Amino acid sequence: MPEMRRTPDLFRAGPIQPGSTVGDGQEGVILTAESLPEDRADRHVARWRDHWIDVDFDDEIEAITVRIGSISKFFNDARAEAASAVGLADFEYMTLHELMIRDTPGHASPTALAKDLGISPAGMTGRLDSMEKAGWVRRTASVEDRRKISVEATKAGIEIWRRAMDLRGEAETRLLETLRPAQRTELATLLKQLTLTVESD
Amino acid sequence: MPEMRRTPDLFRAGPIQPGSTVGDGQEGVILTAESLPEDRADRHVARWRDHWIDVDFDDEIEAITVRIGSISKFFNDARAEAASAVGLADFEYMTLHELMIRDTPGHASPTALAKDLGISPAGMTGRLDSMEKAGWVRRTASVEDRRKISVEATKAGIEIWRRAMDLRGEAETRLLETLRPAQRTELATLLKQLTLTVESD
DNA sequence: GGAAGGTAATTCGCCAGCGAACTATTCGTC
DNA sequence: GACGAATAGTTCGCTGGCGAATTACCTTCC
Repeated sequence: MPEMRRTPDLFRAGPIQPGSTVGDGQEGVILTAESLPEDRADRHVARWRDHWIDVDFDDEIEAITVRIGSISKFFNDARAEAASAVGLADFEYMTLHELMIRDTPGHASPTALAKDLGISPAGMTGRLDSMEKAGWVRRTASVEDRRKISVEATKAGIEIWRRAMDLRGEAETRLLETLRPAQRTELATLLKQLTLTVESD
Repeated sequence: MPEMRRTPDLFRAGPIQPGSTVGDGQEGVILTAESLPEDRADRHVARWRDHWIDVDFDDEIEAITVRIGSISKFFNDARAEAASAVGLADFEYMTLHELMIRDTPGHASPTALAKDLGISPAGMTGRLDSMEKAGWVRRTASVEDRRKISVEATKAGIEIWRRAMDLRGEAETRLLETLRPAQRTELATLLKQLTLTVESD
């Protein structure tokens, strides 16, 4: 059973060349998926349709999840590559990043850090051990509560983080600039609706 | 320097309640991000603006990357939870999944599997060892080329994969149904433009 | 003021995955 | 037809992270 397609021709705006910045065309043009070449998600769904016709699922939803995964992987890889380019392991960059973007930049407790990074306390101890040895971070004991410890980014840690962050930002910008400004805004809004749902629990 | 906001009131369509399906309202309504409550990405960007004003970056691009990460994490967690609910480790589900969704469902070489899963050959050997022991998968030697091995999903493996897949699909559908159909289509198209760029290399 | 319970961080044993080295087989070429 | 290169898979040593148990400290309450 071939999928029904929705009125593609009427709104067709000519294929966007991915990789080239389309810039400042007329804003708000509705572009249908059908006017673009196939991507991996399309091929995945088509293959799926061939072999698992009995599975009840929505092609578009499946395609969206696959694409979110691809894009997320791109960002993750870009981040890891940026880190490695300046001589940082990915987990070191992540830790420094989490340390720097909080309300009290450069200072945090191991527990809070672990929670925000989504790792276990044990894992955090391990990270701090190696990062302290590498000189990116420093542990100082609290005086008023001797159970507590404060993690601080060193000067060297902050510097190297900044360099990695710049590289990472470039890669992200490069990808997202393939969308026109109005499209980026539209995308940001749609994604926000989803994150609001994800975060409401 | 407070950020300039773009004409929010004119297009405001009333706040969407995340979690409730909005269904079949008039299609094509442009919804600005400003009419929605703050999400984590908004707070992240605001905090950033406070502390790192000298860093040159685009608020919207940063918010998009953060949101893609959140949504991807939601999908990953849902997948791992679905797997664990039927008694499968996440990596076992992933391996079975990759095995089943290919052109030759249920059959593949370890090398091809490793490549598509993005893990090393060594890691693949480890996965197959434990999955073969668990009975989800079987290794059979090729006769015409004695270096090659064929990995096959067992009947039990296919069944348990199907059960996990159904659970996983439910979670994905539940999230994406918070968008109206037209919005889903719009989102799919925007994401596709990005994946096409990601995949073009 | 002392026992009971909670909190912060660490240690310990384990596991999945990596990169590099290795084994076995097939291909390519002179 | 034999030797060097390529290919498929495995073994090995190591590492980041996990869950559970542990240590040390603080708080509460009788």
